[in-house]
Amino acid sequence: VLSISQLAGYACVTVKAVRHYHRIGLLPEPARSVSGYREYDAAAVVLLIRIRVLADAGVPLARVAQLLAADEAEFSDAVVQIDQRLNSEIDRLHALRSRLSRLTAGDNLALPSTIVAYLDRLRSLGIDDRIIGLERDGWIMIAAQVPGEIEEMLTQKHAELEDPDMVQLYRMLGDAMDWRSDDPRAADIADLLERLMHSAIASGTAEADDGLSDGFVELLDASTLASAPIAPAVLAILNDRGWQGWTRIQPLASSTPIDPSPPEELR
Amino acid sequence: VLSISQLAGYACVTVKAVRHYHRIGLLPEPARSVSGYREYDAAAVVLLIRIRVLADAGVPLARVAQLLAADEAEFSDAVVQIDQRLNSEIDRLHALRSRLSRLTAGDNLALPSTIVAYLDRLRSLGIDDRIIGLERDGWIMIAAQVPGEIEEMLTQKHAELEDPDMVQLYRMLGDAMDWRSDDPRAADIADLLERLMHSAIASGTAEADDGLSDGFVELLDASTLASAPIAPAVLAILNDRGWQGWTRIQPLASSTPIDPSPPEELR
DNA sequence: TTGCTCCTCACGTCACGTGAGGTGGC
DNA sequence: TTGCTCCTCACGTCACGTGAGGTGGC
Repeated sequence: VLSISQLAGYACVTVKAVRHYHRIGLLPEPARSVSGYREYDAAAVVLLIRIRVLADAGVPLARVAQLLAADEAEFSDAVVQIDQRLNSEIDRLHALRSRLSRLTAGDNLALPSTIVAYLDRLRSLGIDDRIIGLERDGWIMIAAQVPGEIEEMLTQKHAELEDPDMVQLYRMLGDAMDWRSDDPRAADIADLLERLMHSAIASGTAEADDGLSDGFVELLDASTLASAPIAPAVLAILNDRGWQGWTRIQPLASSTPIDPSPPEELR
Repeated sequence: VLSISQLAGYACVTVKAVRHYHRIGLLPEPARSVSGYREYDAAAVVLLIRIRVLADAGVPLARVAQLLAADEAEFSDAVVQIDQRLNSEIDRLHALRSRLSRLTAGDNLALPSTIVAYLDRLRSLGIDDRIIGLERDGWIMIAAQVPGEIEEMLTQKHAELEDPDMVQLYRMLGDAMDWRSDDPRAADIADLLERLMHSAIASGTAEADDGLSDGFVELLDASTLASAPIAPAVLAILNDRGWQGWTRIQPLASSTPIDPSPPEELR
């Protein structure tokens, strides 16, 4: 009494979907007219609507088939589970939205606005764009790795920028992008870094744990090292003077080791 | 410097996904080690994270590729669209949850609790379970067809049940499920239906528009007709007396036609 | 007769996952 | 030497969609 398109219309699905359900045995094949057309009745509409309610809720069709054959207890257990999944899916989408809403334009994709603000502050201080690009990439990786600790880290970075030495470091690093690997001014950068490390240790800010794994810190180091010809030279000088690392500079094999997490001088 | 599993780990994706991105050209193939292993750098991590942010937001990978190559204006337009889609997806899931929360057990799948309450009232009146099953199937179809009008229709149905004639009709229909098609008591049912129609017309409740298409009403009629052997006989008697239809009974070719929507006597 | 619906294959799509069969690295 | 990682195909999965090529219904 109903054609396939009428059936599909009453249940708000496509004709192709109905035929698909026949193929996989989810919806029984109805009788055929003399010309081979499928002829449905109201019961098929009801069954198809039931199928869609479950499928719309994200239940795989194989599970839908099980549930349609299940008893009431099993069914209501399943509905509770489905509801929980829907709920966590909603949470996920909300998190995604807030992530998106904090995004600005192309360059800053995947960055919370607080990081964008920090980068803007660097820009307003006249720091070289290439240095800012390095910072950005570092923060993108950190944000993916330990999203919960970003704000705390940023607060410290902002505080560090109050020290004129730190601003000076950033400026010098910008210039250093164009230096050859044997430029003698590498020592000046090393001097600046050493002064900053001493004051960080003195103020106790060098002791905060950043929660980054050693491997990840190595990655950040490698990224920085590859960014400028002078970088390996600076690192070598610091090594000679008893420091190691780069993202996370610390005294080399010190007899009184500090917690391995001074402020990230560079990224 | 990074293996494929390290890269995948830093960006929180599977190794298979990374290889898939290489295959479709979304992520450029990196250099290989002597033994053929892929070797990634920090830039690959950043790019992969960017890809995942977009893909997690439901952007198709082909679109991700476009967006990564797009300028800022095009990109931010796209982010707005993505956000809108996320929002409507959240709305959809919320609607699904409230639909699910109103579901009870297996039999009542796809039915709001108000309909379940109506069916429970019929049950408490001692109506035959088969009649209640017919009612349920009818409401499932109506709920899928005109979900917005369900509550209004139910209010009227509840009011109709205050008429002892209506309760009597339901009881008699329950008995009639077992009657043979030539049972003379078909005329009693027709009498009852006629009385109810006259009083509905007198009270003006027969004039409410139910918003159902003619084809859909025919489907409901056919469903009822097929449910019991006696049903066609009752319909024939009513036809003789100048009424037509079943779900929506109305005077046949009346010179003063009323709005085609008396209360649904049966479903 | 025309256009619309219906039919059945077979293959495509999307974003990977699975598994076979093999090699390299510590 | 053992187990782990990596490699490349090729095929599978999920829920349909697309399109060819053909027939029936009004």
